[in-house]
Amino acid sequence: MARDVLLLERDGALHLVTPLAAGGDDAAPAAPRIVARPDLPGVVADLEAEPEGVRWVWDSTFRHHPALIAAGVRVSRCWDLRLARSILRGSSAVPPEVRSGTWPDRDPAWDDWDGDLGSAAAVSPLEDRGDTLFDTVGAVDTGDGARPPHRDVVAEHARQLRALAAVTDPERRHRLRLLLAAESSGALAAVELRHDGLPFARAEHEATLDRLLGPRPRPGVRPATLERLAGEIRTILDAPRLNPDSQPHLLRELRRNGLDVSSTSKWELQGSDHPVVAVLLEYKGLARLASANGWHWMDTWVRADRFRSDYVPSGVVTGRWSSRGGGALSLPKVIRSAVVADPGWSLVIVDAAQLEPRILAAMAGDTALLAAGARGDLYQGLVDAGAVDTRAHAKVGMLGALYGSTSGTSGMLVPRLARAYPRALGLVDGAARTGEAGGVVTTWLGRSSPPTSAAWREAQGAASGIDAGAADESRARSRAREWGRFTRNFVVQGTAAEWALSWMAGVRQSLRRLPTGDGAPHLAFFLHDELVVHTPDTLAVHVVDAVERAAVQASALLFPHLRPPPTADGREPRPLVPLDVVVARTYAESVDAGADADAEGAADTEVGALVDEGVGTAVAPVPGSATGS
DNA sequence: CGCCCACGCGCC
DNA sequence: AAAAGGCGCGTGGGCG
Repeated sequence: MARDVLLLERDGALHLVTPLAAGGDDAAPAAPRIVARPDLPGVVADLEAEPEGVRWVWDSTFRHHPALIAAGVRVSRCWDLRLARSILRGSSAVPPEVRSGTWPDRDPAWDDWDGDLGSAAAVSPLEDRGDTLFDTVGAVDTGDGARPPHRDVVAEHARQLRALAAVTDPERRHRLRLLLAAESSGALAAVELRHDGLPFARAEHEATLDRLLGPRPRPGVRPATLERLAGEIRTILDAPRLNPDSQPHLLRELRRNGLDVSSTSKWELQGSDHPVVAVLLEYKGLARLASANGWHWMDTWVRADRFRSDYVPSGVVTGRWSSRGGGALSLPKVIRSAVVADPGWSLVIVDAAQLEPRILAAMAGDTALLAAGARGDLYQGLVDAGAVDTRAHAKVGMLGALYGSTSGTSGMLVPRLARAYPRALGLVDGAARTGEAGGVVTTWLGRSSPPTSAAWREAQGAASGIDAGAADESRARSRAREWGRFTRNFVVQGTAAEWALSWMAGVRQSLRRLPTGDGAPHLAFFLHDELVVHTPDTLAVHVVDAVERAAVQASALLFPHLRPPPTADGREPRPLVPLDVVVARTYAESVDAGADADAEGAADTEVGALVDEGVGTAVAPVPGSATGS
């Protein structure tokens, strides 16, 4: 068991503190070891090399780990007090009186300051100069001159140990510890992802832009293709001065031309067969590419053939990550052909197939739904079980169940699923009812949903008042259902995020143990339920093995009571979460080549058809590695 | 001029 | 097939 070592800054000096008795009521520290700043990486490396290892307890991974990485040291594990505090303070697993007693008020230093997240945009120029970030340890320059506030690391560590100890149910306490470990490991990975970046070939991207948009225009000028399409739109609509980028103007002209639309959104336009629709959709697709991922984007976010962004653990209330800078988590499929491994290196692209319904099945202990997923394609499993008639219906119906759909095809299918899988649907319905009533729901490992806002409660109060009108009631009901859909999804999305974090933590640890003779494999991208590892070709097979083992391990950590369902013919049981694994040169090769191409096919026709030629440089997948549909 | 919002659309 | 959950971000257009 690794021992805790607290890293903190006092009077401008770095102190390493080893608590005497972890969990004691006063974790009175032994005499601190004072470390000169330049010596820190060496000291950390020495402690990391201890047989049992250490767990670094610090106020924020984003404040300390970048400098260590720059100095060539990556810690194995940590306890990120800022992230852990946020979870513990809100978790219904911790008795409410303990939470309010331990953290009675928001503390701006801990609860509001996220300035030490830093900026990917600030990382690259430093690297280009050959500098390190080391001098900024403990005083990260956020670019706007803001300095990190003082945080009492020793006191906060003790508070969190006490809060954990107050969780009387050993199972819930265990899960909460898992969550804090996964969250902290995620923070280490997030900093490493920013530092290492995603391999990105400028030349390849430039070729894509040139092909789809024309040559790079001067700033402020429309690319040639867009200018041509804008001209066609103006001609068709007989609106010579129309700016198709102006939504109000465009809407006026569409209506003047007889299109019965109330917005300019894609799905509404598709309902019309007016000749302008095809041209307009092509324009919108390409305009989006130009503004979101065009030349300016590349100049800003791609340096030295690496795309770098900030990843923000728990940036989403459910526990998912968000990103800042470059739109990292919405990297469009159109440009993934520019994500290219270095020479002699490969990308291992891994997708956790149909993660959310599988997680729901596991949480609910719904053996029928588990069995439906156990043969590979869960959606096909629903068809084979007779629950629904087609795979497409299985998919939209299941998404409807997770999101709270009540109307349309999706909404119609939900009752069928409820009959076939009462336990799974019962779990999300229960979460929805709790939310509608203003209650708090909690993920499998213990992350709780936020309380309702004052405005929400006010709306409910107004509807139950003696003088409540019909409008009050309908507004309150609408807000209540809205919050119910949020809490319904929260438990599944949040638990899926916990599984994914645990998975990534396992992958990260495995990668650290691989030989580095040809270079060290590293995480390159993490997208909710998808991982990309950049690895020397020689290690690709081992990386594939690592991601698959880590997936099995994550399932065993979260759901130790679930044994994979045995197969009738006695072969190896399928894992709870099968992976789609591809070893490739470019990220484009992962674009759902077949069965699971999402149902939104119609939306992709315009730009999608144009980029097909960018796909097709596939390296053969490792035999036996693809386990999904 | 900067700030904030709605819109629309990319990703899961 | 389609008005359902979570995000980031660029744009235009309104405001002070």
